[in-house]
Amino acid sequence: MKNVIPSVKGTREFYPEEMALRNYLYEKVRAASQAFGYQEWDGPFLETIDLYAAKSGEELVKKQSFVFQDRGGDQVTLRPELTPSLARMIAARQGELTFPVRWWSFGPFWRYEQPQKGRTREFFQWNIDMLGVNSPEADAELIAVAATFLRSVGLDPQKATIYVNNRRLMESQFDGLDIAAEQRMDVSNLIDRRSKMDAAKWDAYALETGLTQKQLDGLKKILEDFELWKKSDELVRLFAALEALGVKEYVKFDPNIMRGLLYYTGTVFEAFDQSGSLKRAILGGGRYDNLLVDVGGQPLSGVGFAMGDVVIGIILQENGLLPEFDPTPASVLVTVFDESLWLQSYALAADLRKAGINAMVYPEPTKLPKQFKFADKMKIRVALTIGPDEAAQNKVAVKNLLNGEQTIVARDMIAEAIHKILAQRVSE
RNA sequence: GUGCCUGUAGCUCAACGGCAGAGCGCCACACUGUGGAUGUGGAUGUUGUGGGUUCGAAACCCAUCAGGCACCCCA
Repeated sequence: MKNVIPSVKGTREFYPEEMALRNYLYEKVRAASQAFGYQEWDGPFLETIDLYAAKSGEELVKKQSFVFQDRGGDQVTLRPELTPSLARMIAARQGELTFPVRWWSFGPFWRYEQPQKGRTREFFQWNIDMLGVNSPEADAELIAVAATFLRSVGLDPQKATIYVNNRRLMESQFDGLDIAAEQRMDVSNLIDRRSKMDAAKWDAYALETGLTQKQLDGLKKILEDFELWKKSDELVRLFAALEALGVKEYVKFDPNIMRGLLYYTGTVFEAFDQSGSLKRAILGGGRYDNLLVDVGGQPLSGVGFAMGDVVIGIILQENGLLPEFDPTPASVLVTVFDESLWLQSYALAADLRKAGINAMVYPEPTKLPKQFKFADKMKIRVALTIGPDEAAQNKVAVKNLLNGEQTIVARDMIAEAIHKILAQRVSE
């Protein structure tokens, strides 16, 4: 392998097994999205850096974006996230769209970061948003979509939990502690880091950022108050709606959830795996009130979340929840007995395809053991052979590779025989 | 951007500074009209790369490249 040109660091190579997982996730994402009536859409993969400069956060724009100069001298960016593109596209047709808009998307994104477990430079992300309604009930719907997805891939509430908080609630608590406006970003950063640091260190760090001891004590009290949500009308309504939506068991209030992105203004939420080998969020989102204005549109509130494919893939794998993917879409292998019967095998396969059966022909007349071994490795369930005896009677040997039974079937009865074998396997 | 760890057969990994190996996989045969199981045999290495130390380097030192993990940030 020494002479193979290496792939670009952090990019993804989807061998068929990985592609099967990607498609599986795509199917589940689509099913959850469509169950709630969301429409699929997408934006450009290339954007200007200015689009992100407004609200995405300095780190994302300055350090984590792939930025290139194109041949015309313009700076282009491989999109690091989707929400700004969404805001622009909505703003551009704000007068003609039918609101509320419910849109979802699943596509590639790029961030220039150090690859490690659960993080690559190229990843796929599910984005789903509702715009044009500002209510806790709308927030609840998005959380219900997330829960529906988690349930559909086998992550029950014991395995995955969605933690919810509200920035307005936290702001009012900060007011109560007399935390200055210019300090609040640091404080929210501080809260984000709390779960990662030990208590004493975190205290010291908090005082360093300029909090008084009294403020720190007050803040800690808030962060440990899991009944705090009762003080927020929004959260009270949110939890009532979640119950009605049948997903309450997935959701917990947690005052420590803040989220880094600057554009969130109300409800925020993140889902975590409970087994805890990965400290990374499965998905995260919230309500943003000002994003449309920031890209030049009329004020319009939205709520949404994003989920990366890498973390969820690892979690499903670690929980043993990945389905077994077939190595090949072919249901049957047509063997080639010898050179004289070669084209009869091709003709047989053509008939099968007309009957809607995915059929693969062994591409050369080699020894039958080799061809059957190939079928076995590809986990194909049915092998067909036309040898001299079958050819003379216009019949085909149909072998069930799961139990080894072989029957000689008339040419016009083959599709039926195959369907019978394939159906067997499903019921097993 | 910072820190730590690792590079040996296709894969996973052994080998005290002294003949570069095992398991799995692969190929062949037992079995020339039939896979899985078993047995027997076989092939495969610039030990990431370049330099140094040494009688002798996969091992020790330096450099370099690649990868992994963590911080940062985040999906």
